[in-house]
Amino acid sequence: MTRSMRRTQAARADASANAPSGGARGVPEATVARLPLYLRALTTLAEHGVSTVSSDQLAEAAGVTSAKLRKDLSYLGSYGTRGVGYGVDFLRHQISREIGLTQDWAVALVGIGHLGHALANYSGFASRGFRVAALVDTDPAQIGQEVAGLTVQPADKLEELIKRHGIAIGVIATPARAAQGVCDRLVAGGVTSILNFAPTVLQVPDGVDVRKVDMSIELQILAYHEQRKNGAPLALTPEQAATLAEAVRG
Amino acid sequence: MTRSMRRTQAARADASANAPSGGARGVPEATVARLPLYLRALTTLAEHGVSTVSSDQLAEAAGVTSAKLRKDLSYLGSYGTRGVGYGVDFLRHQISREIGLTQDWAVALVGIGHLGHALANYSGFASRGFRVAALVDTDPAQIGQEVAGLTVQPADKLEELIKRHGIAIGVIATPARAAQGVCDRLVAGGVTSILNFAPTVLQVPDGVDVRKVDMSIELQILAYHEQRKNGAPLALTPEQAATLAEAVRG
DNA sequence: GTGACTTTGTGCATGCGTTCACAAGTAACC
DNA sequence: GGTTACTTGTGAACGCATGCACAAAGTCAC
Repeated sequence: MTRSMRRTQAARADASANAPSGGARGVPEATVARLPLYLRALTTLAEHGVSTVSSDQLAEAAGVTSAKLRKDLSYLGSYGTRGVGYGVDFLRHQISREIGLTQDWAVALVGIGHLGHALANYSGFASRGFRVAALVDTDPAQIGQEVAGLTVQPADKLEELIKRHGIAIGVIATPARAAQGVCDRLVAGGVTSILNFAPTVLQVPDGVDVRKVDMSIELQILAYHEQRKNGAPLALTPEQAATLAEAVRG
Repeated sequence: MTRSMRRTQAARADASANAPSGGARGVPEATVARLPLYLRALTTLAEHGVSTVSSDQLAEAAGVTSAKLRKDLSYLGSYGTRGVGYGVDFLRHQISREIGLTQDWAVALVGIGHLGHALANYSGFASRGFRVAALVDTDPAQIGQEVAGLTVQPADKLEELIKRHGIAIGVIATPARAAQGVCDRLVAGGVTSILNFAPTVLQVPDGVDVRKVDMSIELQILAYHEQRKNGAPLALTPEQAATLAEAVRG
């Protein structure tokens, strides 16, 4: 059978799109965000000696519906066998390649506080092809310290470290007030992908991707739903009533 | 086989299904996820002495478009003044109330490893109404230790701690293999919102919200885009070509 | 080879989220 | 009062993501 034409419409016609970091790509962004989930589920299955898996089984392991899983995988190609399922090792390799995990990614970690320490020692990075190649901090007390087998470097060495190690991804784990400065330095050094743990919005030029991880925001989202599950959703406390009255009055 | 009651992690909050008193107050999930962002921007503005802000200014500070911001805020009510903008303090209070930050949330933190330490010492929780009320671990070496002013408790005290402190939110910072067990215990104790840092999919009954924070997944998403920015997007390695040929032939 | 059975891949419909564009409302000034 | 300038709030259009349902394509037994 011939490889059916994928809609090539969005292949290269994205020039006019002003999406700074949006992926005007064949694979939808929502799908990209789930591929790592599938990959993890497949790895677990492989470790248990499973060699073939159906979309139902894999979907359950990854916590999605089977229809969604099949549609997601269909964007990568026809890697399954009808009537049988997907080959675990084969599919794992295809997804790894699609994400870009067949190569090694050198990462710079800036901000060696509590969180920085935790990240530097996190084994989940190395096992997926991410190698922390540089630890950087501005605090003189931290510089020179040995953390997770690396020596903490001063911030003014950032550009040099980025070039020396071929670092394309930077991780910011500094306090919020330092984040933008660090970000600027990373970008100046040539980093085009940033993972930001600091609770602040980063300004970056076009072509640089930023993803953020903010535990405080996640907790607040949970609190919103929690509030509506438990308490009296529409009851007003005296304080709220006063506020409302004030607002109406102007 | 029938569909089991299993439900995998997916924040769901359909208010319209059984709204008790005809609320029609459904705030879209995407909007809820941005409210904390607005809140943070407003707090920063307030600290700088700003008392009034336009949707354009606030949107820039929060990193969204002004149209999106206005639509988001319109779900909460008409809290702005046409021709003028929004009152910073007033809007701040309204959003806080909507999210549920006017009350204090007691949180249980399970897993006191590197990450657990970092979370226990994170000041961003306390400043937003989240109070870490219990630290729990299974490691005998950790139990009894003093961390961030609290004593680490054994896991079998979890239910008691939840009830004593009125804990509704649990944070899981254990290794992946321990996460589901901890999750089950939290749910059994009455927790209905869980923030999961462990790289695994949690199974929870209906009515329990799970949100996950997975740094490895975020890095992989960055890697995907990075791969397409830099390298040759369409070049095939010999290995890939062989795979493709096999697929076409097969 | 044939038929029964299994599972993928996908066209279509639906719903959610974002963007656009402008009417409605407010302030300031003459 | 009337006019001008400004900003919110929102209806409508659009695009992306999800769920459904089934034809296509494979395996297996005989």
